[in-house]
Amino acid sequence: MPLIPRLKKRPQFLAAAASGHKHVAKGMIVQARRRREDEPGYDPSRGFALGFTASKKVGNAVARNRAKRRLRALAHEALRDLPAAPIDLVLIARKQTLERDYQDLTADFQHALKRLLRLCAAVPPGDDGRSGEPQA
RNA sequence: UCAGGCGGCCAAGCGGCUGCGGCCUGUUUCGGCAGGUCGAGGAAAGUCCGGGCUCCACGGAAGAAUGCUGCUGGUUAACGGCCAGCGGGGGCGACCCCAGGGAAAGUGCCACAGAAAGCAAACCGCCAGGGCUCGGCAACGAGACCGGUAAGGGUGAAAGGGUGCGGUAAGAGCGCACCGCGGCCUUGGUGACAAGGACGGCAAGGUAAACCCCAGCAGGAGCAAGACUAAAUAGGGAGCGAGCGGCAAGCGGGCACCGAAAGGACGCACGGAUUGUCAAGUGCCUUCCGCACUAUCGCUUCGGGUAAGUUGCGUGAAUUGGCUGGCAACAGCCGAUCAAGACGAAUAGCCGCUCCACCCUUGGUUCAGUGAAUCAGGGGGGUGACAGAACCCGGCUUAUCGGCGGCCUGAUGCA
RNA sequence: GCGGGUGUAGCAUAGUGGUAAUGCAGCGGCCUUCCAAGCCUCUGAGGUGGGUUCGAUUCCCAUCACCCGCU
Repeated sequence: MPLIPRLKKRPQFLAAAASGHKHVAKGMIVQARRRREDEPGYDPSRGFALGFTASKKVGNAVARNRAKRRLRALAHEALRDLPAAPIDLVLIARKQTLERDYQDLTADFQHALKRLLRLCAAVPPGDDGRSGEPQA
């Protein structure tokens, strides 16, 4: 199984938040952004890229790390069988990420993924996404 | 059995599927893949102290400031920690809590109340012994005016030792006994201090976590410290050389003024040399000595930032077993072991079983009995407390569902 | 990692080792035909726990929460 690369830099997260589509579910918030072909470092062979965020609102360090681990596990499971697409995904933890049943959490993500992939595909390549609808 | 005190230890377990980080080995089409092995804590937390390590600063002498600490003796790399002891306070007890000296160096403060709040004084009182006045022949009586007194009342957190006896006009350390206080001596102890003795006679209120005095300690910054490597370019750094201040006087020409002009001379700015004088500013905590730098130019030389990569970065005041010394903290010796090293940050995600805690419930037992405790069983339900290494170490503090075990104290019952 | 600051009534702020003050808001009253304005009255108030002191919001220690710098 190919490793799914990770978003690590603050500008990558900011780009996903500014020019991507957002879906709010009970257990998490998902942001998606289709990478442009003309941006520096564009590699057409790269598929999905994942980023995880847990702010202090989620809890202390133990709670934040656990939330990110749960999100990471279900994202790897869900994306394993999907065809690769040049899309950055950012998963933001909420307080419910810790309490919600794992099955429901997976369903949340599947639903968000289906919707965001459709939205990203609707935006033609080269468009920065900012001229589209303000928020999903 | 009940109630308590003080140390120590643990921090749910097992299995299945899917995964993560470091290292080693093999393999590779250099992207990886396979196998093995290791992989959070007692507080990893708060950052309240102390060190290691690294860089910077660091010349000599004297001084000041700031901060912290403060019974004694140990222990340690060091500490505000720890151990043992001293003193004071609390508890029936096991045991727990607190903290330096100086208030006869100085300054400040002590509200309200009270006559008086720090230096002695006297509001209500008490006193007819003394002086005085009155009555009386006198003895004597009356009066609190002069005085005496601090026992009693009252205020206060605190009013210049306490209790008792004697004493007295009334009283008072005025005298005595005991207690307390003070310095002195002796003894014991390394010492804090303790015990004893004779003496002194109430003189010296409290506050120093008020300023302060005394003693001790402290250079600054922090692994984003610091070091190395690769790429392209300009500010930049270093060294060497030249070179640099203010004021006054007088000089030169210019402007403006007076004058018809020659010229005059108050003033204004400029110029470069001269003379005289002061020698400057900044930095090194201050002062003195000392040192460095301070316009600009030339030459030589180095090569940074960019959260890039590597390193620092896991053999250490290490862990552990035994022995020895010591009451102990701790130290020494011998043996054994190597045990996380990440950087949007691994050490896990999900499921099942067991255990555990909680709630409901059935039955039994006990008791101080509409209840509680305990034992056995069933069901529900939480997925288990606090909490995640970020250079390392020694402490402190705080958070924490619970469990295991040890020593000790008090009460009660039985033998 | 290093450092600093603030917690006072519902809100915003003072102040001081000895009674905790002010404004707004709120309740009630006066005034007015009614409302507003004005006047009067009422606020269970110093984050928490210890210590020093006769006495602590103030001084000291610990702790909690929040805020702000520097790198």
